[in-house]
Amino acid sequence: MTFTQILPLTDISRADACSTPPTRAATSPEHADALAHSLKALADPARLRIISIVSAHANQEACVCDLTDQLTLSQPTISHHLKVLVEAGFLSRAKRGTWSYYSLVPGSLGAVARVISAI
Amino acid sequence: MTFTQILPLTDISRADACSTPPTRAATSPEHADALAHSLKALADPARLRIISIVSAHANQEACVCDLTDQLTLSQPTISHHLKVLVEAGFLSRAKRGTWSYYSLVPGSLGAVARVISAI
DNA sequence: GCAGTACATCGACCAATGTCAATCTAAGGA
DNA sequence: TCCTTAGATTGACATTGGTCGATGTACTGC
Repeated sequence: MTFTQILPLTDISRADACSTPPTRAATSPEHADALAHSLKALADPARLRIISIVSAHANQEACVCDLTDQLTLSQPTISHHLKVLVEAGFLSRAKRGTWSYYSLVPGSLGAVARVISAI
Repeated sequence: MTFTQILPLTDISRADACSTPPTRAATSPEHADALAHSLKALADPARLRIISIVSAHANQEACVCDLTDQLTLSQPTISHHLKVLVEAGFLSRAKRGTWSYYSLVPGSLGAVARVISAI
């Protein structure tokens, strides 16, 4: 048995008597910033529905008309949300002829889910 | 082999030729609203760090002084973030004497992670 | 009761964000 | 070449949200 197990010196040295000691290090500010950036992209009802509609389609790919059909939002607004999701790495865009197709980036949602569980 | 597998009638009946058929139903607007509300509470660097600090402590409980020590934010701002996290169901508050202790609600992060994966 | 401490609430300010109308760009078809 | 259609971009607006100083509240110790 070591000395620190008998006398918890780290507690005594603390100025705040209310505190319990941490069992591990907390997340770094940089890590928190990065995760918050990803979560901000997801934290909107319209964008969640867009992701849901896209991933519900065959090949997890949908064109913009599928979204304007189902969402009661203007076309520029939907285009704006799509841009946010592409820049955050959740969707990718493919233009074929006149139409733009958006697909779910494989593993992107799972990655965020895993990070949340590990906070 | 059924008839619809040979002739995808749902496609022919659609007005939009660009569209591929959905393989399942998309998330309901209500569901998207609820998930967005939870994600908004998480989508802030300060709040992610608060959750991390709390869950890094013994018993996944920390007092406010632990947070004011590590975050370069004013006490009212930290109090505001704590309120957001409590109302979103990620933290719970216990007042003992002069001090307020915040604990992680067990399973709350895992629940959100699971819902994200299932969008 | 009084002073001090810990934390919550209030009010105000500024930045970020969701939304739409108007416009622009690019691709197809006649 | 011109017109139509799909979708992106721009600009403006209203709302939300993060932050802090000032103040309020509740508990402790003297």
